Amino acid sequence: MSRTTLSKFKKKALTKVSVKKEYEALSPAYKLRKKLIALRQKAGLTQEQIATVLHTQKSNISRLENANSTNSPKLSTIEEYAQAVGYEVEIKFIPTQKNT
Amino acid sequence: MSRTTLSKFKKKALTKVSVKKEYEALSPAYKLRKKLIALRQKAGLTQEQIATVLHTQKSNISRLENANSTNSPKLSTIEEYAQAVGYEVEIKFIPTQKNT
DNA sequence: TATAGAGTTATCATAGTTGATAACTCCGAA
DNA sequence: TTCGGAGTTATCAACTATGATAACTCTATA
Repeated sequence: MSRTTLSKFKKKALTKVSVKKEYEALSPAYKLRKKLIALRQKAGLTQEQIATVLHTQKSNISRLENANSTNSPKLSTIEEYAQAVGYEVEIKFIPTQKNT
Repeated sequence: MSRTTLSKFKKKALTKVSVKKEYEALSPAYKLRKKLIALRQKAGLTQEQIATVLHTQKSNISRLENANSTNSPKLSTIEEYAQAVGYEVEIKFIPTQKNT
């Protein structure tokens, strides 16, 4: 094992991570979390304040906003969060270009 | 108990049901199910065909499309269904008029 | 530096969704 | 009237999101 091999490995790993992040950025779940945080900050609320309104804990709000990609919240959870920051949810379906 | 009482009871019950239906029709969950069914029919697919694509059973697809108002599907479930009918999901947040 | 506020992470129990199977209704076509 | 396709409903197991608690980091500020 040379130092070159190690640095190659690191480089490869980092590339994978960045690719993964880019990929996740496109997912609806990722966009959703970004939106949730933006709406909360726009409303001037802390996670703890939202937690109080929804009768839960701030740790759970943090988890909702930062859930890793393997988790997927329930629609009702998103709706409740939205209500707490003064919004309601609409689900839109956008056609994908399957056949060229 | 007269027949008049019975008919009054029925009338009242029906009124309640209709009110309930109207209320549910406004919920995002209800709108979602209507959209899911519309998209599937537009794509010319049966519940069983979607079930095959998603590696599940037609009974589960039926449940998703007809879930009663107490159930709330996961976001990932909605996304998978959308993909099967050729769409992707976007979640929109619409401001509610809280203070007049 | 120490104190408080805001947010994160880990953990476990509980509640709820989903997977899978089976039996059922309904409807149109042979 | 029979038959098969499409959809519904019920049930239970397996899986996963959420509730709740605690300990932690980070930052601003006194």
